[in-house]
Amino acid sequence: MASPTNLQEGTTPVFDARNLELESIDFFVRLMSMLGMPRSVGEIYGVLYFSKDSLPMDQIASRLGISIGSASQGLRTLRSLKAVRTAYVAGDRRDHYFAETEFRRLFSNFIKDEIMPHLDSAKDRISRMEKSLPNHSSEEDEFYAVRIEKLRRLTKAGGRLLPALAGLLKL
Amino acid sequence: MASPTNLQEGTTPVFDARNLELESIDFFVRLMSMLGMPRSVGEIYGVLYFSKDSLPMDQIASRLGISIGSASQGLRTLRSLKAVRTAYVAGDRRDHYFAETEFRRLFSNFIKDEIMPHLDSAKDRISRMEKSLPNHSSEEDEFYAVRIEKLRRLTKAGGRLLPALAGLLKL
DNA sequence: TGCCTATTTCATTTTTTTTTGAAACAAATG
DNA sequence: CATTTGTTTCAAAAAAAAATGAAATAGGCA
Repeated sequence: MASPTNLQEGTTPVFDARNLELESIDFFVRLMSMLGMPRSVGEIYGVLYFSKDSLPMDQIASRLGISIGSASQGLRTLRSLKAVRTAYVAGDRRDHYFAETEFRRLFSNFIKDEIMPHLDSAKDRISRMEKSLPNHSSEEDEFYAVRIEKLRRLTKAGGRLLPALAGLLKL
Repeated sequence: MASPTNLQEGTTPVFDARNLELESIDFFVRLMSMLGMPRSVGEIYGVLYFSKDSLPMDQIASRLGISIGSASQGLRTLRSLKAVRTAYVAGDRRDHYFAETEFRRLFSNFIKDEIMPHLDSAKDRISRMEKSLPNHSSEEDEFYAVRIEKLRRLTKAGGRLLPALAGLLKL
């Protein structure tokens, strides 16, 4: 077992790896939280991002001081976003996780999984709004028709722009 | 006092204005919630978005069935994002609110106020990460240096892309 | 097959966020 | 300048979200 401050087992760090890890956790906790992800998800990704070796779930949990239940759920989330992947380690039947660090792909997945479904249901909602309007719009109702059209344009623009966004990410 | 289903006082809607309002509230509650805003903020904006007349706080609150405390806080948030503005109404000393519907401007404000500050502090965090590395990076430490550099590129790209995003919004 | 280890699930607990409601404050009015 | 009306503030309550931990499950290995 590594001592609390030696994070990379089998290496002899000459730099402050623990501090690096803490900053990483801090960084990703905030980033993930901006994206609406729970703290634990950011913590897990933060640990893996600066880990040379892939880590099994129980090590991630104990390093972060979170329960294996949290770790399991967090890893599930990260897996579904393709933000972590698993590696086989000979002679160990635990899954070993490592971070996917291609942010372009990560954001692309995030947008597809977490944003686009909402945009789709927004379209339905806008259609329903139009059903509330009379068929032949009087001048009086023009106001409402215009506002509905604005929403339609907004969702349309979002549907185009967001997927394109990841492509623009020239990292 | 208008009946519960007649929302626009002084008009005789021939269409289902209440349904339109409910869909609007639904729409903006979800949108705002994606942006990390509380339910009440979305509700308030949702009511104002399809209101021809500007509305005083107490009417917004009673229409939504929320407390005036919530309404006050929600309006404060919306004001700070420039998502609502106030109009003077002759002979009424209450503030009357109406929705700013230029989404381009709204997102631009949102990015500036809610996202960019985080990006700025992320830069500091990355600088601190570099301080954890030895000055002359051995081959061993290359891994960490590369990962830090990736983060730097990510924040740089974010800092460019996000503000540009609102500009791309051709609604 | 039966055991053992790793992982998932989920009811409960904890923490965090949001809302409420009443008091404080502000500001116009008579 | 006292009263009335509108708004903000903030401690407490309620609601929502996340984490825990233990039981259930899975799945490899002897």
